[in-house]
Amino acid sequence: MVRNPHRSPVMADVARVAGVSHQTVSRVLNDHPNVRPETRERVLAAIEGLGYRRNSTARALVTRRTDTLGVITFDTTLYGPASTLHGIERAARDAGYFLSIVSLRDLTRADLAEALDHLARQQVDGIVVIVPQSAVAVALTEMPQQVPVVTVEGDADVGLAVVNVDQHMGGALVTEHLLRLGHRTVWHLAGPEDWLEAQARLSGWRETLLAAGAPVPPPLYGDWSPRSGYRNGQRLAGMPDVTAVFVANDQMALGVVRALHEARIRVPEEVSVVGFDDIPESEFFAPPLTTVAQDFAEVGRKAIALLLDALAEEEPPWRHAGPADGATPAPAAPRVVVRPQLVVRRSSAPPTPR
Amino acid sequence: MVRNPHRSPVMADVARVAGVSHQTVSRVLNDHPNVRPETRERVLAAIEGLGYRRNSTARALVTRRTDTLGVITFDTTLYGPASTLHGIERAARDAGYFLSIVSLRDLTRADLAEALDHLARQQVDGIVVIVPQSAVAVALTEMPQQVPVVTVEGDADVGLAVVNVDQHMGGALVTEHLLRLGHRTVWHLAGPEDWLEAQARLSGWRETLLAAGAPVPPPLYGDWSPRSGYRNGQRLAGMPDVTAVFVANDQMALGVVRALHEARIRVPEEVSVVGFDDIPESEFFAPPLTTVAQDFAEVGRKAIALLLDALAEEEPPWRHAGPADGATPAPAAPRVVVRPQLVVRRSSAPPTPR
DNA sequence: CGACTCCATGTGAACGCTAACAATTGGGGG
DNA sequence: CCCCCAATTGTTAGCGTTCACATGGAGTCG
Repeated sequence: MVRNPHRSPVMADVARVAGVSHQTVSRVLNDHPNVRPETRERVLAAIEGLGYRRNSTARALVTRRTDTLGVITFDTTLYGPASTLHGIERAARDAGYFLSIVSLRDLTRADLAEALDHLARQQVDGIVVIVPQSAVAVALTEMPQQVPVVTVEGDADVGLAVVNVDQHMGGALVTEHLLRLGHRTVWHLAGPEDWLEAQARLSGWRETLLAAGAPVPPPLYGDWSPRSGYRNGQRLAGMPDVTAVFVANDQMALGVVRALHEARIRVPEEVSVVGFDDIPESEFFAPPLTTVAQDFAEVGRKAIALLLDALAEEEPPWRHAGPADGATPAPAAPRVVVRPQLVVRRSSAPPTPR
Repeated sequence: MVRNPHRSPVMADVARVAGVSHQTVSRVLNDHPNVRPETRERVLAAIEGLGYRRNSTARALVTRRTDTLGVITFDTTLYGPASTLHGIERAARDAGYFLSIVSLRDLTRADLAEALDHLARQQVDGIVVIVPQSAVAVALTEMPQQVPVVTVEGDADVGLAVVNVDQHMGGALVTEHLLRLGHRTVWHLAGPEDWLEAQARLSGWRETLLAAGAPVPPPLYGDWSPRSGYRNGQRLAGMPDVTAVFVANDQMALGVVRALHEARIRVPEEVSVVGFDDIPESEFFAPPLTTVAQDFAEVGRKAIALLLDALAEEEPPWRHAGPADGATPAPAAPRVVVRPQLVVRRSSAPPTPR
């Protein structure tokens, strides 16, 4: 029987050319120790000559490992998620894994279930979920997992492995910075209420104010977009006692600064504005924005590292339903925290009476 | 023989429960017409009951289709590539495809080859390459493809299917806009010389100047970053005859505006600045940036549509080495062009003597 | 009423790989 | 000199699916 010449070569073809059995070819490919160097050479030459590439589909069928990790994200257009994704991609490939990506249309339970199903059908070895919304994080725990799952910017309290930037600390850093400059209090334009990062930044802000005995103004809420920053900035411009604003991300901060500028309120002389994320642009805003830098690449690396750890464990109780058997106490789901860093630029300064 | 109860169910399990053969289960799953409705019901019930999910690995092995598309990108942190990727992801999933992503570390031939190899091993059905660098585009044509390839923002002249935003037109739109405002000529801060988009925007600019009989100043070059815009902005600030600058992307434009501002040169009164990309921030820059909007989502959709077209063709001569047999003339590689749109904001205005 | 078709279903063989075991060789120790 | 063991290689049997073909029963038609 003659193989279709247009079909790419398979192991048997290599074996024939090298004059060995297909199993020996497999051994060479898998770096088995017991292969004579001379035989190995011959096989490698045949592989080279034929341009053979192992069919990872067939391999996955028998090994039950696809060497593929799934990633579930939300809006990959936002700077944070995009950067994290980038870090994950790098780390995964360095570890020899393929990456399969699903981005959620809506942050709904149904969409999440569909995404998990999509990845399960594809037999991924593990999943990274970048879904910083609390409802979704909870929903995730209710779906039975066949494979290890690591969440990024997820809820640390739902029992899943998680890698987080310490958003609470970030909010505290900003607030302390502004209080130390002499502001009586700090206003806050937060992100959407159901975003975990927004909640944590807000609580860092609130607790710092409380600890300092400063009044806690009612927070404003935006949707991360520059436009929502602009609208809220217009509101802030109308409040004469505002001297310092902590904005939950740089894009909204840009909008706030713009609105203040249009209202002829000078930044930072009359109102200090601090952002969050340290997007590449923020250094060149007018004025350059004081903000909080997060090491997204590090977050991506840590997430993959956690996933690989879980994959390396032989017994697969990645998720413990409860106390279960007393023999092996369920190890707590690992948490990794990456510390953010305050970057002081020119948009924050001591208060001046307005 | 008893199956490991922890193993997920397979077709045979469904078959046993439903009292049919595995082949009938397969028929139900693949919507074959000749299955009695009653049988279908029984099979579906068994699937539901067992929580069965088809193993797409095994399926791929026999069908030789993985329902997976590969995407090769470069820096997914940049707004354009990130947005395009987003559009591609959506379109691919709507069409029922999985997406496997590889991002190049360096824009080198070796890295590209590795990425292609990575995807080939994974048996992807087709590949989208978002690699807007000319050297890489050429290298791509020299690598034999087993599967259809569509390039995004690639070189239209190398014989691969390509989806492009008409960057040349974008450059022309900006230049015409500025000339029409009364500027004697327009300076240009271009992107890196080896980027195709940078080349096309530059040529649109140059040709428009030539057509208008305006002098063509020597272009400056940046690396897309706000910082490089800033540095080049400092140079431009020192040139008294500059009244209008076309900057090849919004991030650099931000840097230019910043540098001009620091040099106490007012935008747009003394110098008009126009960017490219229409990132969400640009509307809120100081002043709001005149720029060119590109429909990245549309680009992503078109790229997937092209790939699906190629996949649908039965005969697979996706790439014709030459004229070959006279019988079926090689169809020209399809080109799809998406038109950009000028967005006029406040950073461009008629010239005023400086 | 026999031959023929159509429908519904089952059976066996791939797909390309790895795991498990079998077979063959050569060398060292008793 | 023979036996045993290690090293090297081959053989066979899956992995879970789809494809090609076989089977059997119910109509249909001349």
